[in-house]
Amino acid sequence: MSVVKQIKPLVTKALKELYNFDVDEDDLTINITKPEFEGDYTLVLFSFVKTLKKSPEVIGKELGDLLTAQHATIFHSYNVIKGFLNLTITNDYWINFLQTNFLAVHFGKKEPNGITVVVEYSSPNTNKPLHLGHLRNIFLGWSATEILKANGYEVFKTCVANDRGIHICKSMLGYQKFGDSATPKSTNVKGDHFVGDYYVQFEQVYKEQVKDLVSSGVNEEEAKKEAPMMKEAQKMLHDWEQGEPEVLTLWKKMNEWVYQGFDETYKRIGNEFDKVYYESDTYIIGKRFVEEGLQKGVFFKKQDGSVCIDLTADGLDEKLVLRKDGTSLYITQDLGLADEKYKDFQYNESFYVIADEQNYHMNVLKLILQKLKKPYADGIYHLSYGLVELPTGRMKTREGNVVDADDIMDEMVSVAAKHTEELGKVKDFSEAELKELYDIIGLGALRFFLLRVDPKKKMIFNPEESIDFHGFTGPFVQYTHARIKSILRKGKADPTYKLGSNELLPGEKELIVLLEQYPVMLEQAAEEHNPSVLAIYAFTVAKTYNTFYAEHSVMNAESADKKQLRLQLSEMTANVISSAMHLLGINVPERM
RNA sequence: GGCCCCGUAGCUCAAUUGAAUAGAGCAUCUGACUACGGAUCAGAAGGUUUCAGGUUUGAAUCCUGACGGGGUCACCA
Repeated sequence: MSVVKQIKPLVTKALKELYNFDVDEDDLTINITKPEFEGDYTLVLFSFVKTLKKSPEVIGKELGDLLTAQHATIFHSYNVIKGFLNLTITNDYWINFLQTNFLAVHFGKKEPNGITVVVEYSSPNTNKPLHLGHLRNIFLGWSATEILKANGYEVFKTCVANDRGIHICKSMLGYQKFGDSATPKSTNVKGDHFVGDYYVQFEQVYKEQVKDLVSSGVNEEEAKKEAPMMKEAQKMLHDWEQGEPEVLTLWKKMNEWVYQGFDETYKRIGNEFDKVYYESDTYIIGKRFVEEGLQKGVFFKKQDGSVCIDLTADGLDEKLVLRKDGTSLYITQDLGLADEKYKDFQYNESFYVIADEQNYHMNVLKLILQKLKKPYADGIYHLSYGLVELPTGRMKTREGNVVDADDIMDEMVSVAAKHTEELGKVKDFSEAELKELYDIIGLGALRFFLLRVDPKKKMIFNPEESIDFHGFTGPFVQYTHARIKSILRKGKADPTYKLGSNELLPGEKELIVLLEQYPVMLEQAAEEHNPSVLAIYAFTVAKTYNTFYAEHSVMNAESADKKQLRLQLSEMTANVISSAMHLLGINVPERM
């Protein structure tokens, strides 16, 4: 149990004893003591002043006296400055903590809690390759899953392939017209890129057609509808829905190419799903909901036959849930899919990793399910994340300023290779070992870059900054790990050695205090659904270790006791860094 | 226009259940390898937290208003 969690009941007990004052533990504010003051943890006293009618200085002194007297094994000393009670924890406590945990590989992780969560992420369209935005989504979904697992949840990863619709028909039509029966194999192009190229060709020709129509006097809106390419695409969509064999064959063939491409990318970043849903299957299943909603009086039918729900009382709008021709919409499918997933996994919570432009949609989805009194409705959580933008602004496929996922990965890996070669520290590595190392560093850098920012916030991807492997980056943390491992190859901590009541030096203590917080960080990351908590933490640990490393020698320590202490510290730092990084999906090398 | 989100160092980001002098990294400048890995470390400089009010012992954080930016309001997904 963390120190803070141990301290809180002691404080509430002391307040009761001293003043017969009842406080909820959650109402106590206990922070890390600022470095400019003496102490480890600080209790903020201001909130007691009013009810106790005593000055914070007096409360602090009385509380400090009692705590140090009653719990001398935990509290070494205290001081009061203004309204802050600064508590110093005993060295014995810290040393004991280190000694019992430094080899614990599962440090901070929790036992199963019986809660089942489904996380849906990635969910790409099958008409073009993945881009940087997908990577943020995938890394987030993957990491959120791992963090939940580490906190005791049972988690299933799912994905919806958006494999049907007008956008798919566009690339199909592009291929039909310009494909000349080429294949990814015959052209040696990765399947998803191959298909994406025809989507681009479609858009180009279509754009020309619209331009011609506009210049011949048609208004733009009309032109966009009437352009021959669009007409054809819509006909194809219709044919697809009618089950036209020729269209279906082409559709299957092209989707298969895309999936092969996606699989290659997923494999490279170590991603896999427990279950993939296909929109071509799910787009029908929402209709049952419409029936149910009508019966319950939650939905209403309009004169033209379309079905709506009135959400104005909840501050939202009127929302259409079924077209007048009886076909499903996006929201209809999502209703059905929620149910389907519930059947498959009996989840307590269902996460949707979807960009924040769909906040409204997700609000509507949850609200409708709540109105239908679905048992799983309250467990729906939109893990909303901000878009990745470039320094030049938002990425737009049509304007061609999209950072392709495969390209950026290649670039990061090649930068990693270049740096590694320049430094020449792993000259004895085999070809295969080098390849693996470059992937670990390059992809680790990319992952760290995308995960270090609070998911809720939009982020700017600066290509120049992303290939800098110094400072607040994945390689910095990896490097620290490799350096520790280098020491540990020279000497190991002896688990049977009993550390004495060491005077802890500031650099040593700072590190122990930080390591002790890992379980709290892990909890916070899960509660906030925020992997950046761990990225920032891992960086802080690495930085603190590097400072410690520069100040103190491990192998040539002043005494045998110090050497053991520092070996244990090193061992634990490596474990915690490795653990935190793995939860981000980042591997840490032994050497680099 | 309605609703939602955002505005912190030159740049990218922390700190938002209110707490001490708002922290990092990059970039800039100055230092450190005859101690275990220099993808490192130490230091300097850099701020009216967009602005104006308000609540509070205490505000980047909460409230009101203004300004600036983004998203959304499809019988698209």
